[in-house]
Amino acid sequence: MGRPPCCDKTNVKRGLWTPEEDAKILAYVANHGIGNWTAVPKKAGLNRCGKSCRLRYTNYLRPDLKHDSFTPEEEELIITLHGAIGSRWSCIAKRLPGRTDNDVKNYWNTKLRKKLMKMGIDPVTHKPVSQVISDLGNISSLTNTNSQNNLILDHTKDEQVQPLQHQVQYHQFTNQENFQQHVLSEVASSSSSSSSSNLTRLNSPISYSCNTSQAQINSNFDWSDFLHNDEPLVWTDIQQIQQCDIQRVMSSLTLSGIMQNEGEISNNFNSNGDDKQGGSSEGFEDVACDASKEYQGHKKCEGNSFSGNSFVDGILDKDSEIRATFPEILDASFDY
DNA sequence: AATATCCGCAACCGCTCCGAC
DNA sequence: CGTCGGAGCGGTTGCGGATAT
Repeated sequence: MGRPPCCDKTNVKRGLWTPEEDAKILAYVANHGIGNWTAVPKKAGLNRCGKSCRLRYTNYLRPDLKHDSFTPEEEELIITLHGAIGSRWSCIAKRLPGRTDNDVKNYWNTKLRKKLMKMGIDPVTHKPVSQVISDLGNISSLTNTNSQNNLILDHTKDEQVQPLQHQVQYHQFTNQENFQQHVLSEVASSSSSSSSSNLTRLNSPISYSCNTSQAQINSNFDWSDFLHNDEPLVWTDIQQIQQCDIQRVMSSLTLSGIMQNEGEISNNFNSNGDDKQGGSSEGFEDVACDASKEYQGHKKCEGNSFSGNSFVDGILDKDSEIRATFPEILDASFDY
C-alpha cells in the first residue's frame, strides 16, 4: 500500500498551462511568496494539483530562469559534471544559474547524449565505446577465469581475481588510493543507500579528491564540497573542474599506457595549477594540447579555448587503435 | 498538399527525503 | 521512535511543432 495521492487526480486539470493559469500562479507568488504548494491551487483559484503548480513555477515561471539556448560553456560543464557525478540533475543545475534540473536533464537526453555517442564516447561512462566493449570483454574473460580458478583452486592468480565491479571501476579513479577511498565509502554507505541510485553510484563516484601522486594541483578540491556549495559558479570553479577532470583522465591514460612521459605531464599540471587567476582557459587548453602532442606526436593542437577538442582527439585515437587491434568488435552487435 | 516521422520540451509519475508532531 | 505530509528528485510520457517523404 503506497501513499495516498496528494489530490483528487480525477478532478484536477492536467496538461499544458494557459497564460491565465500562469498569471494566477505569478500573482499568488507575488503576494504570498513560495511555500505550502498544496494550498496554492485553492488560494490562487486554480483547478490544478499543488505539485503541478510547484513544477510549473519552478521549471518555467520563476523570474530568474533563462529561456535561451545553452551556451558551449554550459554544455561543457554539464558533460564534465555528468562524468563526475552522473545523472544528479539537480546538483548539476545548481551550478548553472538560471537553469533547472528539468532543463539540464532534457538537454542531456536530447542533445548531449547523442552528441557524445556520435563522437564515439559512451554517455554513461564517458569512455570511448571501444573501451566499454573492451571492459565487457574483460568482464566476460574475468568471469570465465574466475570460475575456472574456482574449479581448479589456483590461488596463484588471486591478485588477478579482484571483485568484478571493482575491476571495472578502477580505471575511473586517478590512483589506487582514491579508488580504495571510494570502495570504503561505498561499503560505509551500503546500509543506507537508496535502491534507486545504486547504478548511478557505481558508475559515478560521489566525491573524490584530486590529489594524485602524479600531480598535486587543486589538492583540496572535492566534488562533495563543491556540489554542496550553493554559491554561484564562477570561472575559477570551471577551471578547477576542468583541471581535475582532465587530470583524472590524463592519469588514467598514463596508467593505461597511452601517455609515456609521466613526469612531463606532471610538470605541465603543476605549472598550470599555480595559475588560478584570470578569466582564461589557457591552462586547460595548454595541458590538453601538451598531453595531446605527447600522445599524438605529429598532430597540431588547435581549437577554441574550452573546447578540449585535442583531448577528445586523443581519446578517439586510442579508440581507433583499439578498433584496429580488435577489428572483430566492429562487426559485433551489442546492447547495453 | 497531405501524411509520416522525428525531435524538443513541458508535464506527469512514483519514489525518497526530511522535518514537524 | 513512528507517522504524516510537504518538498524535491530522476525517469518517463505525450503533445505539438518541425522536417522529411
